[in-house]
Amino acid sequence: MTMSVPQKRKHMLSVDFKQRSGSSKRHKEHGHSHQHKKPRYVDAPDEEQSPRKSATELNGTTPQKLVNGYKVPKPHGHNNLNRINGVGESSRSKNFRSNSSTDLQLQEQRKQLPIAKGRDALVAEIGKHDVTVLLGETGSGKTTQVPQYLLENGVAGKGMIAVTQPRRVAATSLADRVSKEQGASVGDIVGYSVRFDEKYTSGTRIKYMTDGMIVRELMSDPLLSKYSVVIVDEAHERTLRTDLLIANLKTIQKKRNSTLDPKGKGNADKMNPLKVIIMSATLDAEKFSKFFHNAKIIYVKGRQHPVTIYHSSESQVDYVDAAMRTFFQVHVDQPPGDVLIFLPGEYEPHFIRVPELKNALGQEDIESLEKSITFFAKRLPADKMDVLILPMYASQSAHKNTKVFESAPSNTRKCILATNVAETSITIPGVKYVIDTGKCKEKQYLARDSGGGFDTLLTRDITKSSAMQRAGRAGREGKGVCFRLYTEQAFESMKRTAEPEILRCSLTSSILQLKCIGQNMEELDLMDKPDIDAIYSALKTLWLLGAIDKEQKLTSTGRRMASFPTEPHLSRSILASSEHNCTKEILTIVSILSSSSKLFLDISDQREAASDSRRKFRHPSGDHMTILNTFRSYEEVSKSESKSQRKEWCKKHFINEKCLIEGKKIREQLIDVCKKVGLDPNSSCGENEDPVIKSLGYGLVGNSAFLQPDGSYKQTMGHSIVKIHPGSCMVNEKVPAIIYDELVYTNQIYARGVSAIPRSFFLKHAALSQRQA
DNA sequence: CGCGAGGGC
Repeated sequence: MTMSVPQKRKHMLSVDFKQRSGSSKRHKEHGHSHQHKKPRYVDAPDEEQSPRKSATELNGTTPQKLVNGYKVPKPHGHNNLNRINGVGESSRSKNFRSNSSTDLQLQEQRKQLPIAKGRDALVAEIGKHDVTVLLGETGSGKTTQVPQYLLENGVAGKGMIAVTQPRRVAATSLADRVSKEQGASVGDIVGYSVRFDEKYTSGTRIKYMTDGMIVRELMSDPLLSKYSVVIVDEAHERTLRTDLLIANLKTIQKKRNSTLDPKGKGNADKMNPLKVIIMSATLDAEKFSKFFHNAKIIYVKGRQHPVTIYHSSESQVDYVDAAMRTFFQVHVDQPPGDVLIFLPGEYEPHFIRVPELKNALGQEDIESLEKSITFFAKRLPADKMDVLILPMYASQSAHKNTKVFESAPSNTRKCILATNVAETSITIPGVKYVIDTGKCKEKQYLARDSGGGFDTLLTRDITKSSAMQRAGRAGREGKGVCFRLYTEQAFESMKRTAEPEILRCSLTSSILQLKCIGQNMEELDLMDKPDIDAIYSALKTLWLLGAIDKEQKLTSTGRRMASFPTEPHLSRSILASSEHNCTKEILTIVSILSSSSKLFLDISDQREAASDSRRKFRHPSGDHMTILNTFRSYEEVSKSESKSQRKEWCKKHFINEKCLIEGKKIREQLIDVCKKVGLDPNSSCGENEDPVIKSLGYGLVGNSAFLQPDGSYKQTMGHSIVKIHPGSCMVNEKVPAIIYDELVYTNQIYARGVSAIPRSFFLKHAALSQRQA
């Protein structure tokens, strides 16, 4: 404790932040160059101009300079758009906190939302047009209010209003909030529908749902006839499912909204027209509008506290080190308020940052930053606040993540080290300062014409829209500050928005789904069309799985596969399991593989202890049977032990209970689907692993590799040398042939989820494929 | 002797 701040100086040079350049550039930040049709205001013109707040002078000796204030996001440059104004204070978009408000207070809050002032004009505009693009800033209230306005004003007719969301939590919590505003319980007037969970009745008029859910509904109701309005929220995120939905909405409208069908006869569906509302953040409205034949764009002002933005004056090569130094600049000089640091990932090969910790440190981002900050925080003068460091990433155990939401003791400053989860999925209360490294990890699927392909996971620069979103996280509860560890120039050269997911992921699953409603992806009117090679690669995979025939027609196998909510190769394994009497076992393995979290968590400094402990569940045939063993042991423990003992057991064995709990839910769902398609979910092979491996083989036939004379593995389809992933229990094994769940390209091409399979399996399978074709 | 964004059915 005798070592004081100078300690900081010794090792840390301050990061120099630079003043933003003039307001013209800030207009650019908004990313707009609209030449939109009719400049017209729906309500009174907005008086508010660029908020030029003089930010608080930073104390102390840090060389930071002060800059123009900055509101995120800003409506500048939108004069040519229709605009609905609003006033008021404090609103949160999707994470609602207390529900102690009385009905009256709720109604009052509704009226105070920025969007409320323009209600009549908004309803009128939406009533007039088949498609409306609603540009809404954070905090405008559009997602909660627009559906209610349409319902209350009779715009929805007799049908339901669907509001789609990319994330489950958003759908359920929105339904919760809007139900309260309607003075009803969830599932009555307002309901929701997400995987594993739905609450709605025949009387439900507003349904919040995930985009994946409505895409699946397309398979049973291709015209979405239950709905009179579909509101696509967060459309700018351009998830695969949102893009598929938007393409279908366009064709559905052609059928439902025209008075004459293509044959010139009266169209029966015209009695049931469909209204579409696209809700998006500000950057991509024009594109949505063009896609829907220049649909009306309406702008809704939001409400967000001002966030002052600093850019570093030089680019930071070692952004983790820069993040640490910036944190201490904030901690020493700035008033209380929690700090949120955005990093690309938990781990990243990097520099050794603290010489004293050279041996203790791995080469990781979140983990090493945690240690570095702890190291220096201990050496601060006693009058400084304590520092509580909290890592936050989705794959981390749920328990650890909850600590992030708890408020820290009064003399403690929370410092949250987060990945992209904190950008959209979760909102952390108390954050006043954001430190943005400008980096994120992004998965990109590289399709191969041999069928299949592999994922790459690379650290990249974020987009402008992402940078704005991150900065906005500092202004949720009051004025905030965002420190960007990149120059203003670097910001300007960032891409505006991310590539749509449809251009970056495997299309196998979507193409199969589309086949079920008689559509071919290459003919679909999509906002962005995927590369034709990516489509061929997926078709080849589907053919290999027996889901389509040589003429690319859906087979009965394909139709049955599509009824499972799993990746096609796993669906195929389930079907195969019924012929090998091991559906029970395969369902368990597939459930765990389909879970969003990992079964085995890796903590770098305990990695060896973890793998030792797991050895108990290890099966010589590989990772798939190991999963089965682990699940079985957990079930055994669950029979006799309490919830907390179960938890303890998982912790002791370095098992992620989150994965098991979700896996069990998925398993239940898969059992239901099995019953529907006539598979016996209880057929079991007992302890014999052969049938299990064979069944997996039918699904993973494209994901296989043979051992080469030199000891490496080479793909059976494709030409790449693949290495067994270090996390696999097969990592040091040399077997004649392997199957694997997926390939990930990082430094090399790694096969994850590996099991040994007899070479002879492939000969038999090839013969089978020939016969099918 | 490496690996390691975030979502969804």
